[in-house]
Amino acid sequence: MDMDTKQLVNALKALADPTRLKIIALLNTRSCCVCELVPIFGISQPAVSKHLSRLKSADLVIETRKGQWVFYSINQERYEQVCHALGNLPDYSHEFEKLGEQGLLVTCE
Amino acid sequence: MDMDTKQLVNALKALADPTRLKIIALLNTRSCCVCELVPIFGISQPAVSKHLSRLKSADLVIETRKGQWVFYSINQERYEQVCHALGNLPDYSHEFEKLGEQGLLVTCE
DNA sequence: TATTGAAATAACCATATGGTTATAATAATA
DNA sequence: TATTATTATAACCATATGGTTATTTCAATA
Repeated sequence: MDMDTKQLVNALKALADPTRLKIIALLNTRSCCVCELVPIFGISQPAVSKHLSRLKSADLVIETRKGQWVFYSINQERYEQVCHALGNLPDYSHEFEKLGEQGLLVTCE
Repeated sequence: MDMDTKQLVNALKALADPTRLKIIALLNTRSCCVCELVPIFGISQPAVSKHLSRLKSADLVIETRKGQWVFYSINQERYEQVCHALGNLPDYSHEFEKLGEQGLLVTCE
């Protein structure tokens, strides 16, 4: 499934935090579970869980239960969609046409 | 100048908002001034100014005064740096080595 | 079955965010 | 110079965010 702007904004919000961005970078090396991330960041376990839940709700990570642990891995396809969408924003030139019709375009010089 | 993680997070925070992301998309078509953006978004002029100031402090737009207007254009180079940095996050594998030394790695199965 | 360990959820708090209206600053013009 | 148009800043407010501690849920095991 492709991304609309709302989903892109949601993904960017999920990535726009130093802890979550580093989690994504860590998952690029290998999957890991909550109790591994806790000592890396030095914040509480619930804080780490909340960050992961935020990433998960943006579809950027996938969770897999293995015994008593929950392993998180990066959703590579989704991540690439975000990068691609960011580099290929929608065309809004019709907004300028609308402005022109309303005589609201500022033409300088 | 290249981007460090802090700057990347700052840029992502600036982009992680529907209004600001659309401003960037609009500036991809052409530069525009505050008074053109106001009717497009239907929010107050100070709100638009604040969004632009946020984008400017993340170095994503450039402002140029022309007479009574201030034109904003996209900082294409910076924007591309953001896309590139997002697609090439730093390697944190040393964090896992550290975990290993502390006996905190979870090796499952 | 009772206990232990890992992760999620709830309740809370301080700060950040995105909007508003009012006002100030800046530049062009009558 | 006084006025007008554009933009920025200030002060404020409701909501979101990122952390905390306490508690619950879930799976493995003694």
